[in-house]
Amino acid sequence: MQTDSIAASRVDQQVEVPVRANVQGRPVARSRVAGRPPAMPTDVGVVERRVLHEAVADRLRELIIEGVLAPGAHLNERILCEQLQVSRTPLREAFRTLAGEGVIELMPNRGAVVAALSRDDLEHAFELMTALEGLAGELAAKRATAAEVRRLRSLQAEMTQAHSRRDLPAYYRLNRAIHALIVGLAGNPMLTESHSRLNARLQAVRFRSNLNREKWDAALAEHAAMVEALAARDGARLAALLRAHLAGKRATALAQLDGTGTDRDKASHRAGVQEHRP
Amino acid sequence: MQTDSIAASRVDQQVEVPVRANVQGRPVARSRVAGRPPAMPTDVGVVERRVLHEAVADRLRELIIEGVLAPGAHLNERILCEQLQVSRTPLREAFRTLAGEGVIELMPNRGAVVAALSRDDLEHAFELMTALEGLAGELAAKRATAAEVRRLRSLQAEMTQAHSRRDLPAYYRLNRAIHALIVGLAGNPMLTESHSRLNARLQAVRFRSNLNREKWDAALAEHAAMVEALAARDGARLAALLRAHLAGKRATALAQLDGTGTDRDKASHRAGVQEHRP
DNA sequence: CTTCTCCTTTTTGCATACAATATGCGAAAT
DNA sequence: ATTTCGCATATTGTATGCAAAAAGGAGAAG
Repeated sequence: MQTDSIAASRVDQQVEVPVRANVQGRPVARSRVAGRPPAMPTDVGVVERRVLHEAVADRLRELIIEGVLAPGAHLNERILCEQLQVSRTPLREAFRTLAGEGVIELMPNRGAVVAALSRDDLEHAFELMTALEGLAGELAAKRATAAEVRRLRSLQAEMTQAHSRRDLPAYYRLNRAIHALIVGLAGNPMLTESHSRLNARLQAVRFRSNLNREKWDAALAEHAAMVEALAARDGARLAALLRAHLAGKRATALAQLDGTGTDRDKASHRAGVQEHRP
Repeated sequence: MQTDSIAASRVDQQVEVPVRANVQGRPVARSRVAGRPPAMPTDVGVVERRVLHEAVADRLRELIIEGVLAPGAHLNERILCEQLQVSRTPLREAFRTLAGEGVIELMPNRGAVVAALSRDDLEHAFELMTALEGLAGELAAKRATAAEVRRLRSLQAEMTQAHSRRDLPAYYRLNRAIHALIVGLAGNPMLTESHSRLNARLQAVRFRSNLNREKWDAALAEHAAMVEALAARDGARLAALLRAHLAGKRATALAQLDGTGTDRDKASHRAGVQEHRP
């Protein structure tokens, strides 16, 4: 299935990507292409995606968030094409999409690397995130409807259950959903976009950050307080709670970063590289 | 289809693009054996190196900001290729870059249109911009060095001169530079990126907004106050001034929008409806 | 007169060939 | 021994052909 040509010794080298039959889950040989290995029958239930490059972008995003493609890893076009069973055109379009999201970095004539967050980058990200969620909190308190508050309460209840089951993945999923919902309740799509974009860049770090027991309990209590603040239409309080909550996340993320030395390479990448202007 | 290359004034039509000889404007062949100068230890500039799709993206961005490609205009690949003298691949890569910046919108199988800002979009943009510049002000007051303050003062002086010359283009250019500088002084690259990205989406609107005399004078005075606040390290005051300044810009932009009906089509585009004849 | 259907034209998506650029290695020169 | 040069190779950038999807239009049916 996979090519055995993986000689992974250096850190910044191409990593073997676990691929489902292909990125789309639809027959490969729909064109005149003859020399391709036959499609694999596995992989069911995936959403049928019409445009290939979007599917590729989604898959790469997954791989990066899951840590299969580690921060700093070099993305080799040829190898990724083979592994994802697509040609270079959609892959390169996906690269541009992801670069626009800040998930990878493109270096002219030198390919793409998974964006790595240095310690400073993390600080900056949380600084910005604090402002964004603060604004979101103020606005959400003004604009949310009663039905939306109920929706939030129900998510909150689900999350409490996940916590008592010690179901970390579900907890993370609900945590993300709750924060996304609050930001969405602010009713400002541009804010939502900025937030989710920034969030995407933090996912890779957050994915592995393991909460300890006390922090987890504290986070849950903070969430409960947030829901109450929103229900009471207390924008200032909600904003303050969100900021405090983020401070906790920041501490966790930084501790995580100090543990695993994933920040080693960002500076060096930036150093030798002239990045294209936005 | 319209192969008649008449500079059309209708918004949703393909417009003839003024092209310079080619997009890059530099000689194509640059031999790698061209004698390298003996290793000079001092800073000799980097050789200008452009990749085609970046040049295309830059050019398209210009055309959009200048209003040659108006909001809502459909971007036809074939026609743009002919006019810019490039093949479809770099053009399409430029499309993805610009879409990532929010300057254009891509609709699968239906091509690209210049992003149009509805009235609501503008309100949201300013809402977010206010938060971003507020944060930038607070941070800049903390972090800016004396030299940077001097640099800001000198830009401010230049802008005053442009104002007294009634040189609107220079004024706009310096205005952008000053705001970018303040945001940069905040020392948070992620904030800078978010800000410039949002700014890019506003440029198309702002480009044509003509200041009346009183507003122009007021804006200049506000700028002077900002510089003083920064010099005095009064972050709260700087942030407040930036917010007030933006409120003025917002009013101008909204008035502009109400005057020319450029917001007519955003909603229908979002809904996936492609109207071809107004 | 409207609406539906089928067909033609146009436009977009994908694959791939070819060109330009970077990179690593060994030989030659100092 | 170190540096520089030249070549071989790998990797990225661009052009183009083909296929699929959408748009547009003519004609038939209601």
